[in-house]
Amino acid sequence: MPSLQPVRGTHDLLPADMRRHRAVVETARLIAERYGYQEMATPIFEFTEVFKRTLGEASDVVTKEMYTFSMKEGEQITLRPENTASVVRALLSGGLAQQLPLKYFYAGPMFRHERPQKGRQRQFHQIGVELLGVPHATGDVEIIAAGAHILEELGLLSDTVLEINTLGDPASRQAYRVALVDYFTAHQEDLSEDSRDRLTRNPLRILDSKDRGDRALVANAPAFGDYLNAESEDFFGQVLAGLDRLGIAYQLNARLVRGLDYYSHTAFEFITERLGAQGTVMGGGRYDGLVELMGGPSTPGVGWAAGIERMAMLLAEDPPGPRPISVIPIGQAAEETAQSIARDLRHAGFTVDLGFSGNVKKRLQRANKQDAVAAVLLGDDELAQAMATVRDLTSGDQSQISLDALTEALAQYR
RNA sequence: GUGGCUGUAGCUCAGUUGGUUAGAGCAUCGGUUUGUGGUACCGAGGGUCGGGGGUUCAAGUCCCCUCAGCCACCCCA
Repeated sequence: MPSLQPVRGTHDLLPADMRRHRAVVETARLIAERYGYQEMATPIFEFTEVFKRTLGEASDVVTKEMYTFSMKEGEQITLRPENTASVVRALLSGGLAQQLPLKYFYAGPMFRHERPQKGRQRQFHQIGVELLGVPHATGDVEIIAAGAHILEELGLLSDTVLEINTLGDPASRQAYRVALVDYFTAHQEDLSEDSRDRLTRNPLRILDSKDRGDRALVANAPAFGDYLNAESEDFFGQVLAGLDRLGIAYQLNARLVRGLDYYSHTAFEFITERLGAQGTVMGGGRYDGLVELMGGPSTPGVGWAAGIERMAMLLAEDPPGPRPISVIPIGQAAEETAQSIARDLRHAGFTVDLGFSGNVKKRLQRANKQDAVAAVLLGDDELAQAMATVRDLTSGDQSQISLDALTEALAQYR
């Protein structure tokens, strides 16, 4: 038994953290539903193949970040490092490709074995949306609009910048990739060690390098624009026009690429400067080849995922917890009455705190700590007349209320 | 995975050039005469000084290892 520390990179969500977490998920769900994205969930583990195939054998996520286990039966299963592959697998498992287009929202834990930092944990949580079966730029625009709307509703839109780029269709991308590899291979000696490695695994990533030497090389590297075919360029133009029409601000970033293999065309990220190196709050793009890659019919897709912890950290205020009404019995006889009154109030829709022990003072102190709105005091004097003393804990005013009229009298505290 | 910084009560921190029973504020608990909270006053409990090893007559203070957090790289949400 190592210790009582939580496993590295994992965190408990105690009530205060949980409220932030929930605020993010609940507003996201609400807004997503307004756009017609319905919540669904997939298992948190899948056959390893599901991720290997889709994320790319050479991707960092697959090569060094997955939690993979061998089962007795000889199966390899992996804790999901992201959710898009699972959603597509669910689409195929369920024969849902017949009902396109499909619009999904999800929220849940993901697992990646990385070195933890602020905003980067080994178990973290994402929300995300996926739009399947829509080849038009309108789909990309809707997805981004929904994302922006969620950030706006959370009060975070002004903290972020939307960066956008196109990775082109597979033909354009392949042609560009070849040109890039040629160029960087010719300058291999000047590349950073990391980038030399990227040259074979994911050459586009070199564009994104922070190494100064690399940046100098990148400045003179072939530009993607020269390799984009007319269709790809036109498609990107439509996406941007759509964003303009909706008044969604963006910045073009030609160096924005994605680490996962399945992306094509639109790639975007909502980035903040408030989280240090982990600045990506929401990221996504188009993945037209993914369904086919998994053995399904050729089906276009667009989506994004966003880090719940990252958004929760950006939230300006602590979401308030529920403010209960404290029911406080005085004396043994009142104890039993208190229980049934608490039951009635709870059934009537009130949040009720009924302490388990202590004298009046104790219980009032507890009520105060719970941030209770009011206290209902039940003692022999009151019960003899079928009354209760209701004390407003903000003002300190109290009055005698007949038990029959209790729910009405408390209505203001609901 | 690489490099760096940090680690003292639940929390935020102070601990002099290594030297007796390790301190403060907040929080917690108890009390200020018992059917009334939030303010005030009084008092109490609580620390394997992240863990392990070493140097020394003596280590929270020095050295090594290890764990964790943080920062940057990397990666990504």
